[in-house]
Amino acid sequence: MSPESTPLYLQLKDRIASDIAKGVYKPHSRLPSQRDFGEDHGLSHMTVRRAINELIQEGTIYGRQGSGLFVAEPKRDAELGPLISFTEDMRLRGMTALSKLLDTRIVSASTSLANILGVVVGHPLVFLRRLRLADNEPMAIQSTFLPSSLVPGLLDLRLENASLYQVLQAQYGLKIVDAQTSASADLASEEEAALLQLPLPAALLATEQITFLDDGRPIEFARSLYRGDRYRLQPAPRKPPTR
Amino acid sequence: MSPESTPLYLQLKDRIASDIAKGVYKPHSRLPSQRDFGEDHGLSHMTVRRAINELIQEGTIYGRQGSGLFVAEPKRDAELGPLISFTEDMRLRGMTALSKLLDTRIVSASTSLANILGVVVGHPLVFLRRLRLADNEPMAIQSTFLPSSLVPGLLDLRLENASLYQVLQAQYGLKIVDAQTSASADLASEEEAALLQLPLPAALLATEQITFLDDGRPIEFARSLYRGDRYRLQPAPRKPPTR
DNA sequence: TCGACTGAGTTATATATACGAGTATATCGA
DNA sequence: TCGATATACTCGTATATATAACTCAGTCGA
Repeated sequence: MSPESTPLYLQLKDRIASDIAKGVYKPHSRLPSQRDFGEDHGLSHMTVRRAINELIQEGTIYGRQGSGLFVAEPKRDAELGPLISFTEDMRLRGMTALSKLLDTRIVSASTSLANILGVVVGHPLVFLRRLRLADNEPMAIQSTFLPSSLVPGLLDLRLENASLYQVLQAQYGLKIVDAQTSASADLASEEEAALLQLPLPAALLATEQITFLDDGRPIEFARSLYRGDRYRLQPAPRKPPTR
Repeated sequence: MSPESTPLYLQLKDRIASDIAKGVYKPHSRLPSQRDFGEDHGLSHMTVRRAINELIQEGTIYGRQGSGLFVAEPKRDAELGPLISFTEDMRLRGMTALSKLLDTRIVSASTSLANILGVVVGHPLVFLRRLRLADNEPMAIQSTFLPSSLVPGLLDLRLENASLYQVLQAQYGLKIVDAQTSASADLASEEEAALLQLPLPAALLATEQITFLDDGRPIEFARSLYRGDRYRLQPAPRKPPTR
């Protein structure tokens, strides 16, 4: 599940979450007590608490003081949020993602791109254009812009089939935590239809996404053209206004 | 700020959050160390850590191991969420919404609609098909299904230009609080293109929305076909997982 | 019979402490 | 001058422990 290096509390959290997903613990049934979890896995109470706490915050389980911990009603729809990478998105849909690099260049930021990415006009941007495949079928054409100052030497790396976000994390220590997505519809051009193996005329779902780092800075602007017949955008449900 | 009874870590969290909001700590500037926070407020390191942790998870601050804690860039952009009605949506975009009723009927629930709306198969549903205008230009075709048991006599009311949600609220006391939206792209049929005054071929943004009441029951399923050239769907940014 | 009480078990909060890992700065030696 | 090294400080994780607040079941006594 999780590599050896990941913190214990995350390993435990993943384990409990997957047990719930697998149905080992059923909705509204009681979980073992925090102490029991600790003894079973050789962990201290507080470490268990931390795993429990995150699961509670995510709404997977709920606790009633004095009584116990219980499995929450499953979310009616898996979270298929806007901040998920294509690779991750496809994985959740049960498909395997591949990429084909169509073009890679350094370009200079236009006024609107500079504004979106928080750099000065003319600032060099890494530009990637990729054909995205799901189960070896063309699914989308994605154009991505990143401030090259944040990802020096990105174009020298192997980007064919790696998740870009994993590269950003592993190579540059950049943590992606949020994104904004918007969508519209367009007719495919001849070139686009050919790449996506669609007969003309064809409708494409055009999305634009701005991705943010943990410090709130924008790291990426991506424009994607999905096959309208095969892809359905499913943003995460709006959270109830808490507090 | 917080009552005396609230946990210390929440009091501290609120306090730091409001200091950041008030500008005491500016974006990307360093915060006092966790130990200092503890000494200042007479709290232990771990208690401080818990407050910090929640702020990090919410994206308010970010931490760099070995270096310190920093204020994150403030979130941009107001919520333009999926649960907004067409009328409200257009108002926020600075346009005025009008409707033209194309069809109103009582239909009986198919298997999939029954499933979505939480009624038995064959249950009567109110069906509305409306042409939606923004500033007197056609913008979308919207087909809506509601369980007629929840809205008896709805078809006798004037629905031409009122917001459906306002009617539900005012006439039936139904409070809409949430919605799930998904989107794809389609080619317009001849009839659709004619209604939307588009030349063929034309791309449409097709959305499906399930709307929920405050008690969690689904109240409406709506399928909308927006003009791809004039409408951009802008879901709300993903919320941090708040308790 | 029924209500009050007791006690075991549970979550939730808080502290003190230790250590690993990363960062930044100052120091020292060549 | 410049590079390696030491060092002090930081976050992040993990443990052991204590206590408050709450739930629940069973017991006891009127």
